[in-house]
Amino acid sequence: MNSSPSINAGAVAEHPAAMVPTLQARKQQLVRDAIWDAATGLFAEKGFDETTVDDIAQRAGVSRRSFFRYFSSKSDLMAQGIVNYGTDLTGAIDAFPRTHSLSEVFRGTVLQIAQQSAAHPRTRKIMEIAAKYPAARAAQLSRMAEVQDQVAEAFARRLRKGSEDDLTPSILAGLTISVLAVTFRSWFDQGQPDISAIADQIFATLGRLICDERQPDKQRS
Amino acid sequence: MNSSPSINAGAVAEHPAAMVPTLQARKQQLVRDAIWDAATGLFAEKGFDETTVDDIAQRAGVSRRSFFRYFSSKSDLMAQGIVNYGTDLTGAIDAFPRTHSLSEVFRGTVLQIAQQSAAHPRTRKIMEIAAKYPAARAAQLSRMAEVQDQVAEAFARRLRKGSEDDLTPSILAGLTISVLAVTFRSWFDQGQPDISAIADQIFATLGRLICDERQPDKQRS
DNA sequence: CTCTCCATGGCACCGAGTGCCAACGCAAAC
DNA sequence: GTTTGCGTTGGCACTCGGTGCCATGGAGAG
Repeated sequence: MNSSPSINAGAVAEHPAAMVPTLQARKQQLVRDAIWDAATGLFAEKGFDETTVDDIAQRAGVSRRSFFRYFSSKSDLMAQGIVNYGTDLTGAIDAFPRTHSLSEVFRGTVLQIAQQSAAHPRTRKIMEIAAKYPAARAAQLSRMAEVQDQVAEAFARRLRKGSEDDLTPSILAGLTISVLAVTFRSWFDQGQPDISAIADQIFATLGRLICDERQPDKQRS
Repeated sequence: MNSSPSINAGAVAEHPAAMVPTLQARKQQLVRDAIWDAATGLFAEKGFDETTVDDIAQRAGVSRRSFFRYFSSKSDLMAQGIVNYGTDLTGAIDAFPRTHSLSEVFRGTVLQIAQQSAAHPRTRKIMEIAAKYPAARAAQLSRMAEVQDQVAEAFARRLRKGSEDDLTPSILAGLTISVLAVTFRSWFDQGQPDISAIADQIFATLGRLICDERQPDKQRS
């Protein structure tokens, strides 16, 4: 779900010399991970609503006050994966060579992010919790708007046309998020390890649904 | 955004004889509307986070405790439109004659719900608040999962095949939600009154994006 | 050794949300 | 008219989420 093995904090590089994330930053990351592990563990054991912030802080070995220094809320913990996944998405879109068409970027990005996220153990842990507890699911969803907007902007960056109110980027963003969501869900529900195969199948279904109506010779489905 | 001119409460019909919603039920509906108006008014004036439940209750003329009897939370107020909009969607899908293909149902449903929602003044009011305050937007989003699941089930009902793990309904549900979201956003941002035209334009763009890659003779975009 | 910076912890405070109980209104039954 | 019963309401107390403020403590620079 996130590009780095640990949860990304805010800014990392302060001194341009020290690209190795400052001892200080790594200590913070350690605490951050400890809180994350404690929280997800408790969520899985006791449930999302039943787990209080005090529980998490106690298991992580920090004070309640410090918890809020690392995560702005309990929901933020669950949503963190989502926002990282947003930066991954925009990164992947931006990284595509300009020779590719928008549709190709769309397909390629979905494939890449799906594989990348499926490789992270945290992804499965988050999905387990989200599947069990609606409140946790809601916490993630509530941040999806930002991600979708970011993705739309990334697509818009490839569309240097002067057309201001072109809806193409927004549509592509919605498509990207939706297809990825279905992909993850299917990958999680049935234990199939090959997430690319699932994504391909979804692309095929999508094409069948949208395009079969457009051939004037073949009227009905 | 909702099929009835007033916000739907839970169950309405108790006695099969009295289809006119029981004097009691209508009184409840009155209070419910009063709270809703007070809340949205305050949200627009003071902001979503800045408005406390006490403020809403006081303006609506009920006690703080009663507020929570009608709406389970402040977020629930904003999300209420979304869930009604979910029942409208499933209703529209189910009402389609079985002679139509899934794609036709998809397009028809989006068109119908878009027009229907655009006709309601509440829709615009909700969108104004959601556009201004991210927290309100998040409150709506957090319930979108339920709606999407309901829509997926409605599509699945038309697919009486024994194929259990067919992803078609989920994909269609995601498509429906995404396209509607873009439609509403565009309709709201630019003041264009004809929402059907916007939806048609989006369908066209969608077809262009997905289908143009499938012709093997026309390689590049 | 001292001064400073920063992370941490503790405390007080406010708002959200819930359980519980008493009071009120209302309609049917006596 | 009075009584009985039911549903709605309001007030109270409590827990938990989240924030601002300040004191402490440790590590590094002078």
